[in-house]
Amino acid sequence: MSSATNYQADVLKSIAQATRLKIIDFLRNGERCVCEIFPAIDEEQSNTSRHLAYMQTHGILSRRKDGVKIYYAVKHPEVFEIIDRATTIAKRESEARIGLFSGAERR
Amino acid sequence: MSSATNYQADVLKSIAQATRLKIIDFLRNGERCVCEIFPAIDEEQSNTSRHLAYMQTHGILSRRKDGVKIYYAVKHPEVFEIIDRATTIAKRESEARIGLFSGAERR
DNA sequence: AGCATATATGATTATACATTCATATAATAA
DNA sequence: TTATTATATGAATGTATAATCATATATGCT
Repeated sequence: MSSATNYQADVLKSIAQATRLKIIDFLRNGERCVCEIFPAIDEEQSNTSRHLAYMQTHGILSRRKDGVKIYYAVKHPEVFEIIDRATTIAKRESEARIGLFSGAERR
Repeated sequence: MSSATNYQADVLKSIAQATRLKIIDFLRNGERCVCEIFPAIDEEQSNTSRHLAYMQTHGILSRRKDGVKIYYAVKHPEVFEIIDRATTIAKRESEARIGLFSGAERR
């Protein structure tokens, strides 16, 4: 199998998960420490830590240590562009689905 | 949980998989039938059919029937933009990793 | 009607993933 | 040194996912 395709899939898999999307969204305003992230997204510290580690390992997040605290940030602006486009698709699709119902008056 | 986040995740999950990426890439030049797709990406007919159905259900692909043949196409141009950005990230990361090794002469 | 081709699907298996709880480790403060 | 706070991780569990084989269904052809 094309390993280029596998790398692409790995990058996208690092984003394509609800908890990770919440984390990334919270990081839109820049670097935050774990202690700020997990209460903000309402997930367990443990689970949050695992997702952060996953994304860092896969090159999506950067990691900076300052004393006891670990600060994570989104490393590539393209990550936000990807999410914005996914949002566009999701919106367009959900509108299309609504249209199927209310669309009795089909032009 | 925010269901908006779950929809975004669903859209991205429909793309974030090696076999599906191969399919989408093959569909860059437009609509193709199943009988063209599975030999092109070198996967079983059965497995290809499942992934096509998955992506169609999740609003990523359109589906058109013509006789015995079923033609699939990528429905939203944003899908390609997402993949292109994932490719950019994957490339940048793999270059950074190479740099870690060869980078003895660090400027 | 019978046959060939295209696509889909049930059942199964193996693997990966997300989450939780409890606990380990590291840094700092008292 | 002990206590406290921040983060990570082992073990366990449940659930989802991908792939395969065999077979069903649908269409069109002879």
